[in-house]
Amino acid sequence: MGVMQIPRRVDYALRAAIYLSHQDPERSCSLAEIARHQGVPRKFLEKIIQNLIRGGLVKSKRGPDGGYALARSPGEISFQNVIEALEGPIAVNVCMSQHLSCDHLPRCTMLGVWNEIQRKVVDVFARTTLADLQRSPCQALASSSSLSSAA
Amino acid sequence: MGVMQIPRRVDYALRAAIYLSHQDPERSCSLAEIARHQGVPRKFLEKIIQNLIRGGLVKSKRGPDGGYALARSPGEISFQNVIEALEGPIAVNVCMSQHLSCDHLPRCTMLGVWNEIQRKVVDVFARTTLADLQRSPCQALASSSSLSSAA
DNA sequence: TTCAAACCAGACTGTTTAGGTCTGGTTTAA
DNA sequence: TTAAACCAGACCTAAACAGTCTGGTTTGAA
Ligand code: SF4
Ligand code: SF4
Repeated sequence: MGVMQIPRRVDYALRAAIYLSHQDPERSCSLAEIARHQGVPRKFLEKIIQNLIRGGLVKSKRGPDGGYALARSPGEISFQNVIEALEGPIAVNVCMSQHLSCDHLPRCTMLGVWNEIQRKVVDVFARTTLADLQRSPCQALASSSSLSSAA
Repeated sequence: MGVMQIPRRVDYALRAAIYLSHQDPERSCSLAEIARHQGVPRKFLEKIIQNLIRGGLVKSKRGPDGGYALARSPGEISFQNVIEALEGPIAVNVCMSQHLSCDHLPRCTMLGVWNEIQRKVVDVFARTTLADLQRSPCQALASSSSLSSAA
């Protein structure tokens, strides 16, 4: 259940990034601290954060009292940055990727639809930064009208 | 590669539905015919079409010269109808589903973002019907600017 | 210098999903 | 009666998902 659903690891990565965006950027937050506050399995989160480090979004400090901090300001880190650090480029269908392709593509009539979805999704992820979430601990609950009803 | 990517079976289902939308609704198209024209594995497509039938989107005729046809007019069949016939309700994250939930939800600050994605995605799928694809065999190729760049 | 607290790297595991295929029906027009 | 078609569900292989485990390396402090 849940087509086109974001993997848990991305959700976890975003939770971690959001947590760090609330902390003093000079301070290093330990893995245990982040995992505890955000309710994410500790070792799993550790692996996920490595991706954020390789993506240049998070910097780490080793040794006692070490930990993690954002590598740049929250306003400079978008959802897209976080997602692509883990998953690589977003492609809502195989034909929306440079790498993959589709032999049915030449005569395909629904390319425009996927293109529209792709554009809208990437646009939101690119536009939204960690700084945009600083406020409002629980917003947008009323718009459940957008939830699609069962088949 | 390809986060939030639509499964092949959905793409196949849409191809089949689109093919049927181009045919005389009185005529039954055999599985072999659809599979051949749309380049979809025959037996796999058969299983997929059963979902469309159960979803009330396609009707079948058995026996020799049997086959499939749309159960209603192309303008009355949306992408959402097809997708949900196969996959059930669309939910871009676990918290966007009635069934699933998330214990982190109460203090979550990114609900609004997922809600926006959910709304936009479902809106396109709900708005787009098979009738909207009757024309333009190859549109929207120029808008590759929406393709997200690598991590 | 030694220790331990932290991060780092990658192998490993169990479960589910994806993408099909295969077997054996049932229906029905000729 | 036959065979062309659909129908139902078991089956299969590979990959993805969600984690865990083991064993490092770094580094501040006692
Ligand atoms: S059939 Fe069309 S929409 Fe589907 S993957 Fe191929 S090109 Fe893209
Ligand atoms: S953490 Fe927030 S966004 Fe992620 S699943 Fe839970 S409620 Fe949804």
